[in-house]
Amino acid sequence: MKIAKIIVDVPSMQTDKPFSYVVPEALETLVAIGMRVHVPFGRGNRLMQGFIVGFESQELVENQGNRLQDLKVIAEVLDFEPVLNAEQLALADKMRETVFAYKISILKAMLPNLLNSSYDKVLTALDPQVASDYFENADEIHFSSLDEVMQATMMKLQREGKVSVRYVAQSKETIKTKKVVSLTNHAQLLALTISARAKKKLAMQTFLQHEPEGKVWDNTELVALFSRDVVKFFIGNGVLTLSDVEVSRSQDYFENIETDTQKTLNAEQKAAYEAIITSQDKPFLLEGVTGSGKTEVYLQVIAHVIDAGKTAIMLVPEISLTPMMTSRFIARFGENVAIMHSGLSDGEKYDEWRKIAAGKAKVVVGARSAIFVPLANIGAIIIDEEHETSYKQDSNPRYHARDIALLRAQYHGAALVLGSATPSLETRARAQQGVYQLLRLTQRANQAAQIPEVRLLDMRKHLNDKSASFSQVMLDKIAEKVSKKEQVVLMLNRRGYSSFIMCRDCGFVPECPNCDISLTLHMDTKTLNCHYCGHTQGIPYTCPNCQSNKIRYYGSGTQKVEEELQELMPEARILRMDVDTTKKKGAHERILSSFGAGQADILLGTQMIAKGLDFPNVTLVGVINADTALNLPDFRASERTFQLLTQVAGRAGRAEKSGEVLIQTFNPDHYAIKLAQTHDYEQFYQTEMAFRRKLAYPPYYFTVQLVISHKNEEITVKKSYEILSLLQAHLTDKARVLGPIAKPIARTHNLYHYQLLIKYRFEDHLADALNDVLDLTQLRENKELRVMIDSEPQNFM
DNA sequence: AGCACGCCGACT
DNA sequence: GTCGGCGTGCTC
Repeated sequence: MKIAKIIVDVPSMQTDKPFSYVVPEALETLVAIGMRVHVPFGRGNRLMQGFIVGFESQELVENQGNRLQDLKVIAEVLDFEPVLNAEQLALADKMRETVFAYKISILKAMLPNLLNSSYDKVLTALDPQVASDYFENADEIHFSSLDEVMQATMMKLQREGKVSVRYVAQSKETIKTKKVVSLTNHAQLLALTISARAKKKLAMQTFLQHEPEGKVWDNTELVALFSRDVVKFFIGNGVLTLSDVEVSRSQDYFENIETDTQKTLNAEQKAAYEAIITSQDKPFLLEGVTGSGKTEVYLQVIAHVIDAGKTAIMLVPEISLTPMMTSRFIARFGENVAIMHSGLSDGEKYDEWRKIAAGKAKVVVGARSAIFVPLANIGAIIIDEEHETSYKQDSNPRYHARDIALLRAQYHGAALVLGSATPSLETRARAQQGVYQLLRLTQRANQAAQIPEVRLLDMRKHLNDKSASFSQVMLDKIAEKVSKKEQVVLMLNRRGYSSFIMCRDCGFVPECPNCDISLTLHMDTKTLNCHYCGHTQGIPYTCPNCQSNKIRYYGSGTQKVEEELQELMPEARILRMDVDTTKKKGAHERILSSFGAGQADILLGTQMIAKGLDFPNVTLVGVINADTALNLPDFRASERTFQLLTQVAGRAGRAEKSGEVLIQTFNPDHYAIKLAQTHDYEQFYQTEMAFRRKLAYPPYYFTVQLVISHKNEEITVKKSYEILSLLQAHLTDKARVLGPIAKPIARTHNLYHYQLLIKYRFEDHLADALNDVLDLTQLRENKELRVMIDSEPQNFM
């Protein structure tokens, strides 16, 4: 008897371990580690998806106190080939040491969504009365298709024994196919006698006679040429054979892309390239100013890796993963490229994944989760814009792609390259210590392109200008550029600063009923939306508080600024790009290509325009509000501001025309803004490191954040202190715990949130402490309590 | 997560 | 006396 160890799809503390199941005899030689199965689980034997993570001997099972006859049998093996390989399973084990998440969540994160089964219950009527009342003509009803009231009714009927329930688990993957016909019997074709009246058939016979045996057509193509019946006739006579052929759902991005050849590297690029390809297992930090040609270095490193018969992973931040960006890789590597990003449908992602798993892709370009792709024989892993916080997943499992990359690079002996113009302090500090090898690109690759001049506009002096959002200098400059037929990019850093409505008489601001946050005004849909829980309501005409009709709109969201700018410059053509205008698939690309084609003068957008845009005609970049990120309660606020401003400044003057950058700020003396003005990363690094050291923040200290949530504020506070003392019992006095304090947004989704922040350098018992916290949350009295543990948090909002 | 077992209150 | 409320513990 073969016994498999299986991790089941129940994310809870008590089930976070392998369960033993008997492998059906017929499948004994076919099952393998890493395959998905369906197994009966729990008293109800509901079917669950699980992953085989190992096999066990009978003696071992019995030693664990299980009787063999009590073991259940695997209901279904879902795969012919394992979906997780040995490396991925080992990686999951390693991840569990640092990422506080259940094994099953980690395993599921490594696979495309379609490979995770969906569950349902199928109901059958046992009572004729029930059958006619509820089932109409159907033999079975799917539980999930019913509304809540009917679901309750069915549960009651089930208890009364009038309805039976069967659990089903279903793997969702589908392989897209198309029908093709192939010419398989030429002799038969010639032998056919066709009536002279059947013109279409005769025509097709003649057509086929001139085609070689074995030729393949799309079924639809032939049907269009002749007709369905005629094609069917030849299939029926054995001349043609109809078959299904697998098609990839994402082939179209290979079309219309011209191939591209390597560019010559300058001396700095060359040196970096040489260092990377002769890698001695130390990771690299490639620190290069915007426009210094980091991407060309990446491309050539990847080309080198492919020539050596290996593969590569290229990670870029989600918002940079535009067709414009991916086409550079496709242009260089053609069909060797697979793209993985969230814009793809589940089916498309699955197809890309299979292409990779089958070894048909040599280069994977993707966002965070692409770090898990089942590439074999990896020669290089490159993380561009390494400082981007989107590399850290902000829901379970809270992994950082950089950490995973480190593990995978180690496993494969691959070169790891972290690239950025403004590296995160953590990474830069490691380079300083010699943990990473620092490679610098200090010159723009395009010699003609000058580093743009940056001017700061002190908004304190412009408060009386006629516009709320723009200083006169900025307006004049924009007008000048527009009249010269040059283009302008304006960035509105909207974070934590959206438009809202307020009553002029009593100061009332509508807030979300579930969250402690004012609602954001959306003029396009004429609604007030909560950006945290998604609550939507209409815009009141009179104040709900004092019935005054003096409701006014405040703040400067992109919509508001667009309207204002349009009013001030009626002749300018403005394109707006933010989450609202780019929601639809391909919208992002459409906006950019229309701007690139000169169909607009001004591109107004949020942070997403700071990344990688490269338009030669853009000669002015304006930042409308540089300070909003600066005032956030986050120790990385300065770092974020500096990175963002440096990046957006790099958008100007990419070609022959020289560029200008104007930054509007209320804090012109702040070091993050002043040093962004002079493009002085090195000075910023030194200054910021001094602060971090003084305040004991990363990279000098490690951090773990705990967020405690409960619907009752008092309980939240009480439990937070309980957890605090639990932690202190394990931690040395060298560790510092901040809090509990209310989160900046104290209530969302009807829950109060308090946070604790542990700062430490060496704590042997940290894991024990956190496990104790988890145990605490498992107590029944804490059922309603939610505790989130985040190692090295990136966001404190 | 979801289900059964089991121990207490409101009814036939 | 029973039906059913949900608190507690377990799932190979």
